[in-house]
Amino acid sequence: MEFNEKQVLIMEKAEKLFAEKGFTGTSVRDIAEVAGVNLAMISYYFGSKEKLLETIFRYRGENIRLQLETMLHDKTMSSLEKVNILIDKYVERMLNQQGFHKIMIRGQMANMQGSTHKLIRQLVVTNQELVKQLIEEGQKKGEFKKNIDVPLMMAVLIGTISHMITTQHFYRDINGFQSMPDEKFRAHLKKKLSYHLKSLFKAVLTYEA
Amino acid sequence: MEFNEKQVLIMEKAEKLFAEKGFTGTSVRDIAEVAGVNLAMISYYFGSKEKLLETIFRYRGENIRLQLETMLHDKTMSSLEKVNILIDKYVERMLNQQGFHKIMIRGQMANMQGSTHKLIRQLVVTNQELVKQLIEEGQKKGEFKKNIDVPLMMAVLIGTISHMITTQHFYRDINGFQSMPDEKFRAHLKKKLSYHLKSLFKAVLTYEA
Amino acid sequence: MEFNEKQVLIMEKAEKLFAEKGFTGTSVRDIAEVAGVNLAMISYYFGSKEKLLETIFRYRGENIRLQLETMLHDKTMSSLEKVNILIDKYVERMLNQQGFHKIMIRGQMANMQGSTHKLIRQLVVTNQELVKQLIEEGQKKGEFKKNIDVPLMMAVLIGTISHMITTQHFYRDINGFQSMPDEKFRAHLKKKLSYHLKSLFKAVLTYEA
Amino acid sequence: MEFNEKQVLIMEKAEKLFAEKGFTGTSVRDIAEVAGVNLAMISYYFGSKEKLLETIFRYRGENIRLQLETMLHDKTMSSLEKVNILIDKYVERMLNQQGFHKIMIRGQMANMQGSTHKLIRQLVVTNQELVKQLIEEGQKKGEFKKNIDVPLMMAVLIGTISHMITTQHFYRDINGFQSMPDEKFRAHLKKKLSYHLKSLFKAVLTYEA
DNA sequence: AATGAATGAGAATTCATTCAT
DNA sequence: TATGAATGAATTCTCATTCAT
Repeated sequence: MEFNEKQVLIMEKAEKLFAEKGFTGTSVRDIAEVAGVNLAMISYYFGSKEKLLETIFRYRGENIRLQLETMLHDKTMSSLEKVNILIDKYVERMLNQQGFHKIMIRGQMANMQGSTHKLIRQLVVTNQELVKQLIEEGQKKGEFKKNIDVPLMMAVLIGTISHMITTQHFYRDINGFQSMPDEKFRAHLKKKLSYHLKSLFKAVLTYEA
Repeated sequence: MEFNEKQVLIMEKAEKLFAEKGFTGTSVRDIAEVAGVNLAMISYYFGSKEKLLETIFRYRGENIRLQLETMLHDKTMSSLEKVNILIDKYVERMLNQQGFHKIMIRGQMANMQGSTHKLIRQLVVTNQELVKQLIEEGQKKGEFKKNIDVPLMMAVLIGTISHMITTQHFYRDINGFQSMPDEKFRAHLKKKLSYHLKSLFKAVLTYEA
Repeated sequence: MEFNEKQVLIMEKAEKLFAEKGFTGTSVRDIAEVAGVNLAMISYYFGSKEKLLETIFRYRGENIRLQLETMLHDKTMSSLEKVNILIDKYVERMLNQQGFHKIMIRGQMANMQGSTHKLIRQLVVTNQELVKQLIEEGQKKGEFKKNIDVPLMMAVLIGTISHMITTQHFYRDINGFQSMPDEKFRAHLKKKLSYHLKSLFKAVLTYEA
Repeated sequence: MEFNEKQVLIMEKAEKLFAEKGFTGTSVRDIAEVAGVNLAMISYYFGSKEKLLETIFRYRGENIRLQLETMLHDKTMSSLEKVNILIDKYVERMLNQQGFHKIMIRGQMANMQGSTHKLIRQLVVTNQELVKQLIEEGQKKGEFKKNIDVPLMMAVLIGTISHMITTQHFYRDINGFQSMPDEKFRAHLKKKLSYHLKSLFKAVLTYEA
């Protein structure tokens, strides 16, 4: 699937709006206005609003699995090193693609119908499976302790980042970071999340309770 | 504020729908049908769809602060005991009021306007402030280590529970719990979350990194 | 027809609202609120919103004809004196019952249906007939010149007062009378209208063109 | 501002309905039906019912001032001639655009809010100012007597025409003109109003009282 | 390929009135 | 007699989509 400039523009603007106002809360007219394209273009290019969402999912979700899989098969790293890289990758990706992840959160909450839900489900299951393999590898190697709940560790990882993303406005206000440029604030968040999640995972995966 | 039976019924059904399909994704007609009341009743009782949401927030958010405040002032418990109770209370409340918390998550994501956003903000800030006091108390008493990031700990606590709630459908499917009754599954989740979060917090708060 | 206090209150408040916002622009709920009575009272007392309007018309329009008729049969006054009194009576009544007259204007414009329109028509025709008699009397006595168009004279009389009533807000602003109390301003208008209309009628009725 | 055929059609039909049944008394559905266009077309073209009214005002009120201003600066006419032309222009315009003027009357009565009211106010004030200049010019030239109340003369001029317009149905019935074609009846009214208002103004402006 | 015009369906809300008490 | 609760009908407006060009 190849997209022309206008199509990419529409998808990016739509992603932002879907993230901020939700799928139903965003009108096709809104998207057309923000993207500066003709209203009919969107149906013309993507078929429907629903299919636009689906296309965004395919567009964003495409190459995620590959990265994880490659890393998993690397024999030179320790499992803890791999976990650390995993954390960085998640932090990096989720904070860089906040819009997409907000849409995913909304999508996970809804009893969504249609193909989009299947895509989300696929993404969640696949990721979980890969992380499970990674942790079991660490257990086999004796690096990690035995009693580890993988879905819960996923929840800690993704949930913590998600919550920081969704509450970042409050966080900014409370801590007086309103005037900090977006890019700098994002870097600040990444660093903080990366550092704390790593030490947290190290504690949970390796210390005996 | 006192509500009659019908009003409470409408609020509960609306809460469920808002949680599942989002605010804009839920029509007043939907609510009226599910609640089995006349369409005009909802405007009649609550003024508007927006005000219905606000009323739900006030209704649910009323007595949260009180519980935390009372516990905080208890002198007989250690700070770690208090943190454990805090975890249980959050797990308990969020899992029992999943609908309400889903609405809150959606609300936090949106750059919402109006009074509902203020209510959410107030709830977030207040909770954070109380937890901050609790952790500082533990640090003063020497129970907790020094370098603790409170907003991040909140994110771990709330984010983990949130993520478990939003992905519970996947979790159920993956683990073959489809046939388990809702109530039992919820108890299972509570237990698991409570156990792991407590050990996680103990590790993070007390062990030197 | 006897009305109790509450009924009169409702009619007065309704008259004001109908005058300001029109019949369809005024909701029964508005009237109930302004009058401080229960919503259902209005249907209960008057049957319907339509019948409330009709009742107001009967209530206000009752004793208008009588006054004119009595004066007309007075043999001691000259016709010009009678015209002057007629002018004063119209100015007085229309300015004192501005609400009622605004409703009448609205009613005349609309191709209204139902009994209210009949009442308006009756009022207009009756008044015109009486004024016609008065002017013909003056012509017979040689006081007034021959070629006089009665409907047009009615239009001058009523139209001028009406227009002053409907544009009084602008008039006040333009002339810097904003701070003048309502009562005083009304007296000012009455005096001015009375003076000019009298001299105008004298000119038109007596001077040969 | 340029309007296509359909837009003009909608405005003309809406103007008629607003005049007959008032703004609130006219539903968008009514307009759509009478104009033979789709219901959504009206919001599509004009944004809202309110903005449709505003657009009608701008559409009708556009070139009124220009006509008066040009005439005012003519040096070849006497002031009385100018007044006569002024009367003809008002009679002509108000009788040709009865719908628009009925809407204006309704608008003047209401304590309307929003931009429409501003437009009405502007029209009233501008016209009054121009007439004031005309009369003062006549006074300076010695053609008119000194003590003339301009707002009141405006009220006589506009009020008389207005009243004839609003009561024309009664007038027709009373005088047995029911079967006369609309166009002919309007011509009759114009002639009558023109003739009488001119002699009336001449009397008031020039004769010493 | 691209778009201005158009539309049927559905949205939230307000309305005057009725009814059980 | 009086009223709080309730409702069916109608309101304005927005929506995603289609169609003729």
